[in-house]
Amino acid sequence: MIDVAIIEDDQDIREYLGMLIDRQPDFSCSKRFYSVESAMEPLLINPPDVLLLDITLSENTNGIQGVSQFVERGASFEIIMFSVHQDDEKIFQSLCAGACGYLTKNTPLPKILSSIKEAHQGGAPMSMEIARRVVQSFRSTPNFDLSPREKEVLLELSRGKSYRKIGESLFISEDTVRAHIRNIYRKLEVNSKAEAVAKAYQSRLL
Amino acid sequence: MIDVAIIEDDQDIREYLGMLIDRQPDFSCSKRFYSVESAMEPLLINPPDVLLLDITLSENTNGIQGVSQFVERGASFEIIMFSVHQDDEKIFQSLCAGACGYLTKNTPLPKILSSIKEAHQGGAPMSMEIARRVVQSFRSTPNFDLSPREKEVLLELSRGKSYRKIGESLFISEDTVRAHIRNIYRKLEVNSKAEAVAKAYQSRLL
DNA sequence: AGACTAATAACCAATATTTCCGATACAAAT
DNA sequence: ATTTGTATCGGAAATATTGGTTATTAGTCT
Repeated sequence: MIDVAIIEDDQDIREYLGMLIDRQPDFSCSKRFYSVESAMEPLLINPPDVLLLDITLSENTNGIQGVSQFVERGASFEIIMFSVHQDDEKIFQSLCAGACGYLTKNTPLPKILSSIKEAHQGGAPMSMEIARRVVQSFRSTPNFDLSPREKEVLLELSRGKSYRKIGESLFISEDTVRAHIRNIYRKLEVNSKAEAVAKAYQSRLL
Repeated sequence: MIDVAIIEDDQDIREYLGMLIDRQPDFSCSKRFYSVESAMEPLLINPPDVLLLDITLSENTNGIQGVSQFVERGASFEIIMFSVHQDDEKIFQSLCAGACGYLTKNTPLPKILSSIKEAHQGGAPMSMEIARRVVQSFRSTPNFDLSPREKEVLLELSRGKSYRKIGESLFISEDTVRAHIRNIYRKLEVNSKAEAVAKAYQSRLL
């Protein structure tokens, strides 16, 4: 028996979806709220197994802020975002904040139910398009054709080392380090250590 | 009709799984290979819709290198990794290289079939535990309690700007920028711009 | 084979920027 | 009342950036 909570400001959706879930043999859904504010205390005191959380709420706190707040206050239930939005920002913000899954609102009931089960079993249920975006976020971008040595130097740079320290680490002179860094700057089209490190992270070189 | 290819060095698994898939009404699976080397040319010339690719292969090229090679050579089919391994390194390397999904070898046939379908439809099918690891990789680490202003300065830092430029951007004096950066360094426990940017990216502050 | 390019390594010098050490001030929040 | 974020100032030392130059080795192209 999985205890499901819903936070959703649209009364029709909230009550209808809640009822549909509650009718299923292995699910109960009596905890239904229209805002994060009204849900916070009840859900911390009497936690569900899984929370379906809408992103766009009419009260002050949106769904993403809601996840953060639940996590900060030690909530241990699984949170699945439930949203019309498919934009990357919202997806990644949700997952960063601590949601374990993300469903779009056009998801059919059977998929919603299997997703709740999956979340409860330690999975990470997502709508197909969402999963693809998440996976694509790992894709490497160009290599910039850094030589192996240059990559080593770049790694040391990201550790905040000075030219001298890098030279000591790699057993080359400070001047050589300088030469490598100049070439790294040229290839990455940057002109400072901070920018080089930023670009390296953005391009998943590091 | 989805055309499925398999690269798997264990003959028993390869032929058995290939046969099972081939028997399904909407699937065909006649392209079966024991190595990336032997599969490369045939699959580039006559591409399948979806490739199931084992990670641990007995020949020189492993599955992850295989993904990279297919992607580099312009293959347009979807690649699902198929592996006993659940370690984060292998998962993220695969996805970074360009795989769209990742199944563990204990996956039951119906789930394998639905995953192939999902990949073909533009999804990112993953075993439950794999998906959770992927999602968890987004989790934010501590905030370091940077003030809003400090976050702004940090962002400018990551763009490679000098103290003076940052001051101009934020309409404060160079001295103030200095002070902010001092505080950022204290909070992040670093002592250079490059290291601050690195830590910011690692902690997903940027 | 000869020409060419890239990676690696090293040196010198001039200038710019950053880091570290202080100190001060005010408003807002706890 | 104390802390915190914001803002400012000055000086000294350390470090980074940019410019130039040279050399060896390895690989590529014609």
